[in-house]
Amino acid sequence: MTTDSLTKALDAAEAHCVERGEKLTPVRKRVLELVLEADGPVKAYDLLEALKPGPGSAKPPTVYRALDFLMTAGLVHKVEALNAFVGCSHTHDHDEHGGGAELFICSDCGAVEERHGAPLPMNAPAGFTIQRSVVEHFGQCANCHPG
Amino acid sequence: MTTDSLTKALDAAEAHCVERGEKLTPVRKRVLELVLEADGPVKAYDLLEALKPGPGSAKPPTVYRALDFLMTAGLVHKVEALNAFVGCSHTHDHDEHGGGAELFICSDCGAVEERHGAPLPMNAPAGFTIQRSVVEHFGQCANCHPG
DNA sequence: AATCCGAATGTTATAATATCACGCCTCAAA
DNA sequence: TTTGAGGCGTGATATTATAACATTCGGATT
Repeated sequence: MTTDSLTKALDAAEAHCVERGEKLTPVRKRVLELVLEADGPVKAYDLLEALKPGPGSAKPPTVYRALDFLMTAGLVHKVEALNAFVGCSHTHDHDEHGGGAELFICSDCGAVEERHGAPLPMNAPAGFTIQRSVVEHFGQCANCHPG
Repeated sequence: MTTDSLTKALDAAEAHCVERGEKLTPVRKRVLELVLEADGPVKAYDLLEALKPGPGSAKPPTVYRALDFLMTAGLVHKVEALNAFVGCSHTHDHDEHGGGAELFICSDCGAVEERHGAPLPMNAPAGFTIQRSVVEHFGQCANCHPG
């Protein structure tokens, strides 16, 4: 992500929070920035390291709270299979297409693509009501193919 | 799961391992039994507790090794979003339909339904080759509906 | 201005999940 | 019988995450 588009994304995120009556505080903004800057999924404790060039502050709850906030706001997704986090690339201009994102994660370069509008559960058991879905695909992106 | 069908499942699992040139050792069999007995997804450290009524033996590596073996053999799945494990209900009579299972997990009663034959990624980015998919749906099963 | 309130954050500690590294044992193949 | 691989025991430690409580800060109310 370029510096320019990063700035734009942060501004958009801030606007998105304000719209929701919430605040993108400095800690939250910094965590989001770090997540967006990263090449791929980021670990919570790597964020923690990045947050404390100075001695004091930045303990685990700091980063987990920020991540919880950002996830609730839809700005960040957790990759459950990796215990790691990715920035949400999807614009929140006119939200609500329901379910969670479908993630495609390149095991070689770490690139993450996000898709929405789950065409998924043709397959659900009779009477099952889905509240939340986790869909994560791992493999090689177009740039990383051996062929 | 009834005692009878549990026994059958364990026998089938044993046969499945032998077919693959591997051994369902006592520890592995006991872990599988505990996973199958459980009502829903089981945590590794709960298995660990269950494994040590006696004082000595049963440290984390014991259970994680057994789980790794059982997962590789396709007898157990990990629920990534819960850091928990479920028995694979699917028969291995004539295997190989490729990708991982699609799990439907009732948040109320813990029941897990497993589906196969991924109808999934209508949606993949161009050129993306999927190696492994994690698909986990959470919600209410037919028995647990409020309505 | 003084006070209060609630949200956000700081801080300490600990819980929960998972792996590493090493050594021993057993069993079967050579 | 030697030997080698797989499985397991054991102790230590790494990684991921939360609980519980204190403090600060900014806005609303008086």
